[in-house]
Amino acid sequence: MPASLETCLSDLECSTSSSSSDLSGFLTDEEDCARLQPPASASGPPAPPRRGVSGVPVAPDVPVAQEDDQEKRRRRGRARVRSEALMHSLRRSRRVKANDRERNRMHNLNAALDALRSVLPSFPDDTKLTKIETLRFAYNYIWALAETLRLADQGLPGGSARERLLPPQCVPCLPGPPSPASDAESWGSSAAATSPLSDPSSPAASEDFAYGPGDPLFSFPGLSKDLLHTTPCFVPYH
DNA sequence: TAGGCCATCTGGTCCT
DNA sequence: AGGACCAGATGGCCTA
Repeated sequence: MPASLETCLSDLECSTSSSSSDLSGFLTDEEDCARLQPPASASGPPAPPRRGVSGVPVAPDVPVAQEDDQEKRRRRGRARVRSEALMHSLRRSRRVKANDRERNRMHNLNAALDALRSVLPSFPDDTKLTKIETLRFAYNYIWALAETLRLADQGLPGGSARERLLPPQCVPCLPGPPSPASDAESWGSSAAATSPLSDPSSPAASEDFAYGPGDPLFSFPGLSKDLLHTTPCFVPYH
């Protein structure tokens, strides 16, 4: 049990007769009594009013010590009801706060996904990519951009295009080699020599990234024509 | 109507 | 102790 809760509960135990403002919304003493009092049929008629120290004897059927025990039990029962209500309320308020944080966290995640979508090539049909499509597309897009740089390096003398275009710290961030191809042969043989499907470093070589020609995610505006013609890396994955 | 996608809630676990 | 993160459950909405 959390310490703060224990503190609250111990406070409760020490003030069984008060209706603290901290407990507003919980059971009042009257409500506790109404809930905890046994039904009249079970306990019989209420005990007759007892006399004080005036010398008149109290009711002989209920000894004073026994009545004190009953009162103590009632007080303990009321305290337990209040403490359970308080525990439930504290748990509830913490859960509500946790739900709020979780909702906010997911909103932030969705905002990041939207930002990612905004920098990916868009398509005429303007269909919004799903989350998984966005991630897969981004992965493949990065790979394709890296391939463009690699091809540019091959055609440009006097230094690496990648080094000219990318800050050094970005180069190690490029996608690493995904898992080996499982169905690369199914994409024909004409482009196989230069296709990412035959390139073990291509995302398309992974069955998790099975995009390809004919799918809107297949082509990238702005990428080299040569690469686009040889990059069947965006096959519909479903 | 079934299936996919999504938002939200929830409890558990890890981290600071 | 409290927050972040994660995964499972659930229900709503949309589409083929």
